[in-house]
This record gives sequence, structure tokens and C-alpha cells, in this order.
Amino acid sequence: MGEDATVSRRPNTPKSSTKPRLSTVTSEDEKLLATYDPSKFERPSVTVDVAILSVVGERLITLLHRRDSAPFRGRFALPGGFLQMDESLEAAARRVLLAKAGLRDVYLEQLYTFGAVSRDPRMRILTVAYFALVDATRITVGHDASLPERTLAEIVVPWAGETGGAVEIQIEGARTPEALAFDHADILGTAVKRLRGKLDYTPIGFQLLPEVFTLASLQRVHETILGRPLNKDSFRRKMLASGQLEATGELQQGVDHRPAELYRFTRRSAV
Amino acid sequence: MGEDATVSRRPNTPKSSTKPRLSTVTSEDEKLLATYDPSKFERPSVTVDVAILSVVGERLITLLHRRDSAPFRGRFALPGGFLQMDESLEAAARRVLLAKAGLRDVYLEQLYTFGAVSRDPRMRILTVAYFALVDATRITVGHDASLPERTLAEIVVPWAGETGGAVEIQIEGARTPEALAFDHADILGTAVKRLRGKLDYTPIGFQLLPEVFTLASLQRVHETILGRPLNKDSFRRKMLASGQLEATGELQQGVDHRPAELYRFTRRSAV
DNA sequence: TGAATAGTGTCTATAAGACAATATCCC
DNA sequence: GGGATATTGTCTTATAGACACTATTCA
Repeated sequence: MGEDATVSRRPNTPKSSTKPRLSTVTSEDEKLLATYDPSKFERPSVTVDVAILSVVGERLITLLHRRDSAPFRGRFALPGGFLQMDESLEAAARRVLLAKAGLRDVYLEQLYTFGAVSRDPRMRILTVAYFALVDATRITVGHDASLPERTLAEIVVPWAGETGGAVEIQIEGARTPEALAFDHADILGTAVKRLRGKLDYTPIGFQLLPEVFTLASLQRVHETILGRPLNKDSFRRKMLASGQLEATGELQQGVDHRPAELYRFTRRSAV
Repeated sequence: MGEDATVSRRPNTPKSSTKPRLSTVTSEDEKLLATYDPSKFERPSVTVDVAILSVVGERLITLLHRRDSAPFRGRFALPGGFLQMDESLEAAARRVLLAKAGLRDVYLEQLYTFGAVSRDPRMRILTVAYFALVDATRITVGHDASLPERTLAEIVVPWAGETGGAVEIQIEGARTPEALAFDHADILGTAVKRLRGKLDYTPIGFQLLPEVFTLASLQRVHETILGRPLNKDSFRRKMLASGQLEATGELQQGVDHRPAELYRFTRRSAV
């Protein structure tokens, strides 16, 4: 940030006289801080929200909480929390993942920062949104005393390709789409758009599958995310040519047809 | 943000009793706010920084300011400023562009939010970084009483492709790279990485050229950003096939060889 | 044996790279 | 005319899609 030195762009903010005292501040700096005090500025609250995405069957799903307080009481919302002063943004996102969904060691990437002035009716709150990819076998919504209530919801994407925009959320059994709290439908839409874009040139789809998987299941994951069918032959060729798949030599079990070979991602560490 | 309702995750924050009063808050909400007050949380400062990129000759350049106060006094930094409580993030970025570089109506896109705990030695400051693309003819660094001092600096990218990482900054005439303030070399590196990625599938390169341009100059822009030579034939074919170029019928003037035809971008509005 | 999906091989269409030939301007 | 770059056309190679055929499992 190129914070200005001379500044008093905000005459309506109270002129606080408390200067920050940090061990890294030298005595020369101390003098300068007298004329430049960032704490003069009003500050927004900052939260971190995580769009946890997974593919179950042929559906793109996400994990939500029902809000039990205002604003948007009763609406579903992404898991999130306030950024603490001693943690990085990513650390906050990982804390949220663990505390609210019981997930650790998942693929996590910063998505976008949402900062519309009135996105929260109470006060100015920015949210730094992340998205996480989790294979279906790791998401649980059963009762767990150490975790808050969770709900899995289907993401229905009402636009093609990478058009972008809000998505619709379909709760199991419900007939109409569920309106989400805040701008969370936009956040999920942004996550889907980003994921679709990445799928073409990165092996990110593997993050949504268990350790070993068949090429057909990988293709179904891609198709579910992209929302369109893919050519089987070229999908197969491209994946094998990418050098990122490793044949395990094992075969699929328990299917009523010829079993497919199981593959493994060669760099599971790519988080 | 899925802010928790019951909360008191931060026992060390002062329990403020000032509840926000907003016209959109209903009386039922008022009651709930008694048990849930986001202002209880300590808040970071938030700035917006803008990486202004341009291509001049065969060089990728950016616009910097020299800091005249601590921290990083004397170092160059990106233009930036504190987010005001009544403006959106993008509005803040556009305000910075106008106030610090005299630029308006330029391509602007949110890049990434940088939030390492100690990125500013004084206090916790997040910055939401944006990048702007400006054609070379619009960047001025001459003296202008309404603008702060500015410097154009060359961006030297020490990595290939989309590897990512900090870039080096070369100030005109200097022999060694210039160390930037804060994490601004990382921000610029992130901007270059993003730009390289977008160049393959979006017409974003046009934003760096004047209204009309030749195919050769467009190719030079692409090559400068990508840091590698491109095949002339296929570049030409791909651009013309994209349907985003429109021949003006005019020819280049004042060259000592056969003049090239001038083209125009068909959707300059794509900001 | 038949249903179902896996996996291989071949052909074609399309896009990318290489290269040659011609065009047009200024000096 | 000579130098320099633009523009067009053709050939070759790589990649993607289409399709036919064989393979393997279970019911």
C-alpha cells in the first residue's frame, strides 16, 4: 500500500493520539509516526469466507450453515469468520475450514475480495473469499459435537461457460432455490467461474477425487464442473499425455461390467 | 461472511458497547445485535494499491512513487490509499488512479489481497491489490501540480511462463535493481503472472495500445508481456480469426518501409 | 451369451509452425 | 533500384473429435 505520509484525507475521523508501538519501529520512524498515523483512519471489519466445493455423483455441492441471528437470520451462508489480528488470510481460512467443517489439508486458494459498501446491512464488512476443493468422501454433515450444524447444498449454475454471475442453491428436497445470506450466491458463482477456468490448464480436478480413481470418474468430475459433456477420447488422451496421472496397476472393484484401471495423481502435494 | 452469532472468540478485544445504528436495522435485529456486535473485533486497516502496467518500446513498465516517510522511507511504492468507509473497493482503486496518476477510464481488475501479518511493520494492514492497463501514450510523469511525483520503472521478470514470484524493478539509469517498499515487488509479480495468463484467452492486450495499431505492434506487446517471441504467422491468424479486430483501411504513417494496415479493437468497452 | 463399460486403432478436421513468394513504401 | 517490412499462399506437423473395433467383467 502506498499509504500517503502527509494525509488527512478523512477530516471526519477522530484524531487519535495513540501511536502504534511495535518493536520494529526505530526511533527515526517514531518521529515520523507523529505526522502519520494510520489508526486515524476508520477501519472496516474483515472476514474470511470459504466456498467449500465438492462433486458428489453428478452434482456440484457446497457446505453451508444456517444463520441463527441477524442479519439474514435463517438464511444459509458460507462458513466464515472474522480475521484475527495475528493470523494471515490463509491461516484464517484454514481455521474456518477446521472449526466449521472439520477439514484440514485441503486444496485452498484465495478467490476474490468482496467489498460492496452495503453488503452487510449492519456495518462495513469486507470479506476475503477463498475456495476449497474436497473429495466427496471427506465431507460429512452428520452430527458432531465439535462442529456446528452443516448442510450440503447443490449448486445450480444458471449460466454457460465462464459468463459468471450468481448461482442458485438447491437444498435437498426443496422445490425452489434457496436465497443465501449476504452476497454469498455471488461468491459461489465466482468460485465456479474460477474453477471452470482453471480446469482447462491445471490438474485441479484431482483434488475432488479420492486417492485413486478411474479416468471415467475424473471425466465426470470435469463434466459436472464445466456443465457440459466432454469428448471421451480426447479427454483420455489429454489426461494421459499430461504426465500427471500414474497408473496404479489396480482395477476397479465391484462393478457389473469390465473394471477400469485405477490411476493416481502424480503430485498430490500441489497445494 | 458467516460471522458467528454467539461469539466471543477474541477475549482480548475490548467489549465496546457502541452498537452500529443503521437505517436498515429492524427492531428485531436490534435485539439480536445486543448479543452480537461485530465492532467488538479488532479491525485491520485496509488499503488499495494499484499496479499500473504499460508497455513502452519493448519494456514492461509501471508507475511508482518514492515514499517520503516511514516505513520504507525513500523506497519506491505502488500508488495506493486507504479504503474509505463509503466507497467500494473498485471505487477506491479508481480514486487512487485519478489522484495519484491522473488516469481515468482505464482497464482495472482486482488482483489479489495481500494480508501477511507483518507486511507493514507499523500495524496490521491488508491491501487489496488491483492492476490497471494503460496505453503508453497516456502515462505521464512530467511535473503536474495536481499530482504527486511519479516515476516510471521497468519491470524485469526473473522467471519464465507463469512460475510467479517477485519481479525486479529497474529505475532508468540505475545499475542495480531497486528494492521496493512493503511486498510491492510480489504484488507486481502477481500482476505480471495474471496478465500472462489472461493473454492467451482474452483480448486484454488491446488495453495497452492506442485506439488504432498495427498487428506488429500488438505482437510486440504480447511478446513483451510474455517474455518470449511469438510465431508471427499464427499470431496474425489467431488475432484476425478472433473477430475482435477491425481493419480501419488506414495505413501506418511515417515508416521507412511498407506501411502496415491499422486495426482497431472491436469492443473497446470491455472494461 | 448378452449387457455394459474399458481401452485401442484409425481416419478426418482444425489449428499451429515453417517457409517461400509477392507487395509496397521510403530512401 | 535497394532495403525493409507487410501480406498472402502453401506445405507440414500437432492436436482434437469422430467412429469402429476389440477386451473384460458380471449377471
